[in-house]
Amino acid sequence: MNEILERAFYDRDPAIVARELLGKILLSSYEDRLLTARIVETEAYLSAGDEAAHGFKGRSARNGSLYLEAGHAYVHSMRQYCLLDIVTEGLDVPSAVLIRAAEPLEGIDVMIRRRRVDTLTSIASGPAKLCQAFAITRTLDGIDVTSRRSVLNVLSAAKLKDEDIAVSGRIGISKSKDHPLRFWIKGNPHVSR
DNA sequence: AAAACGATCTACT
DNA sequence: GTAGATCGTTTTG
Repeated sequence: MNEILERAFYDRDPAIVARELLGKILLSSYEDRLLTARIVETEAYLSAGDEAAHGFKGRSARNGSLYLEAGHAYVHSMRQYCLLDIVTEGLDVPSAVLIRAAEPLEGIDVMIRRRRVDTLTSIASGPAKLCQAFAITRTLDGIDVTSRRSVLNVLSAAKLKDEDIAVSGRIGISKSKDHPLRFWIKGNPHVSR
């Protein structure tokens, strides 16, 4: 039975949390409709030595949520879109896991309408697409994802086997910067872009 | 006040 | 595989 993941789950090294978030269920609601999707791609941003991490240059007016306790959402904008992170480790430690892609399960018609696309694989096959499908915007920045009262939660799910998960270290995805860690599920259609 | 910079996406070749 | 769109945020003058 699926339960909301508690703070202790996120209060660990982001690389571990990124690995263990794979297969977990993202849960939200939009206009009284239930939205769920299975997380299939994540990326860890470390608190130190990771120059691509938003906390690398210290606090700024917009990255404050990154310094909250583990289990809070850090929603920031990239180009004209929003991206969702879940904060890891303790208070004042700016590490997080970026939720990169998910496989839609429930409320697919709602997501398709929101995304204005017609194929299942294009609904949430990227961090900004996922946020658009789930109606995740900056207004959710800083909410506690471990609270039952929040509109956004992550549910536990059957544990994945190691052989079902592909791990890539130090892969350059933005041309200029190396990213310490990235995980995905083998053979998932959302991965190939 | 202006300019540069992306943890991106879409469309097209 | 890459060009271009497009905008919130940060950096610079």
